[in-house]
Amino acid sequence: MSGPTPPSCPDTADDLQLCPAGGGQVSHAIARVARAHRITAGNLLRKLGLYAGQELLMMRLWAAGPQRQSELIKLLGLDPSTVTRMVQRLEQAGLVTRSPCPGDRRAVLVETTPAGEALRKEVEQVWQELEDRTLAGLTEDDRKELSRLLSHLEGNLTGC
Amino acid sequence: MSGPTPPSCPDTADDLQLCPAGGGQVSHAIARVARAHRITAGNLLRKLGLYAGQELLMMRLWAAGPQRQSELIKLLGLDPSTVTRMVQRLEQAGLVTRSPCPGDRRAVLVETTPAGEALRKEVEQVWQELEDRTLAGLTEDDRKELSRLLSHLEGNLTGC
DNA sequence: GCGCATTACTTGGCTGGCCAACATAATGGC
DNA sequence: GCCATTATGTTGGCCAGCCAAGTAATGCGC
Repeated sequence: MSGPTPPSCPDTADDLQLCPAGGGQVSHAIARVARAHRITAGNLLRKLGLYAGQELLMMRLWAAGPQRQSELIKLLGLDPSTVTRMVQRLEQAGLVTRSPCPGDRRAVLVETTPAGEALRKEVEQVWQELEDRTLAGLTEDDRKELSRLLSHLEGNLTGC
Repeated sequence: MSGPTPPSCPDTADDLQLCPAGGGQVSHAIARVARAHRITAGNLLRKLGLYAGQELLMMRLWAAGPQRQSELIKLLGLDPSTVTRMVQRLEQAGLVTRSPCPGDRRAVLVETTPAGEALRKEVEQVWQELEDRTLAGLTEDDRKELSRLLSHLEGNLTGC
């Protein structure tokens, strides 16, 4: 089969040609690619019962083990309130537990449940699938070049 | 301090190194660049009283004149409900008007107000600024290569 | 003309994500 | 010891997005 994902495949901003000669072509392209990428990820993750963004939090937990929310906030670069609610939803979904951190009564310790742990391989498969789809048709040189350029852009944009 | 943009500059997922050798490096990079890009755009647009995403709708109106919501939905590739609410907010902000479409009582005709029109140049400047920041330090060849690669990715990902 | 599918839009509900304001707890200075 | 400062998290409000379900109007077939 070529893809069991018939639902929710919007035209994704087909070929809208704004600013024919002005500024922002690449920015537009980035925005479109980003949206398509996120939608694709969301479609793949939904089969696992996850929403886009949650997988990054789970990956942190898988990679670094139980840790307090403040760690997740720092390492994911997200707003505290975003993480609070995300963790609450993941707890409600039975994928993580929230326990008071011993030694610091302010902090909350987050760790995966067995159910959360069980998702690890599937999420990794999903990311591999996403990576494959994203990079399909690119040569090894293209991929290296792409990585290089993306790193550069990230440096440009995160320098605030 | 060294920059006039102290507010809302999260570390943006600093150098988190997940999946050291597994799959998904580029996907991670895309996600990070996309987020940084959107945050930067949001910061720039906020000065104009716009939220990220709204500028695309305004650009459509500026480029193609008054049109019905269904056109915007199709061309932006967004969900109808998203556009409905976005247009309502833009109307509330005094940037567009919503009027019943003559000849089709289902449809809503959206057009810019003078206030909306007045934002055009500023938004274009913002996009130019965003483009400049994004592409800073890239040679002309790099930029062409980047455009080529992004187009390829977009093709890969929007093929559903 | 009548009826049914399609189109256009709206509403409710859910997520990620942000900011602002807040309560609580730990820490540092005096 | 005590108080101000800082760290941690929570809640409310707001936005972009999505899906699902529902309303109203158009259009097509008969």
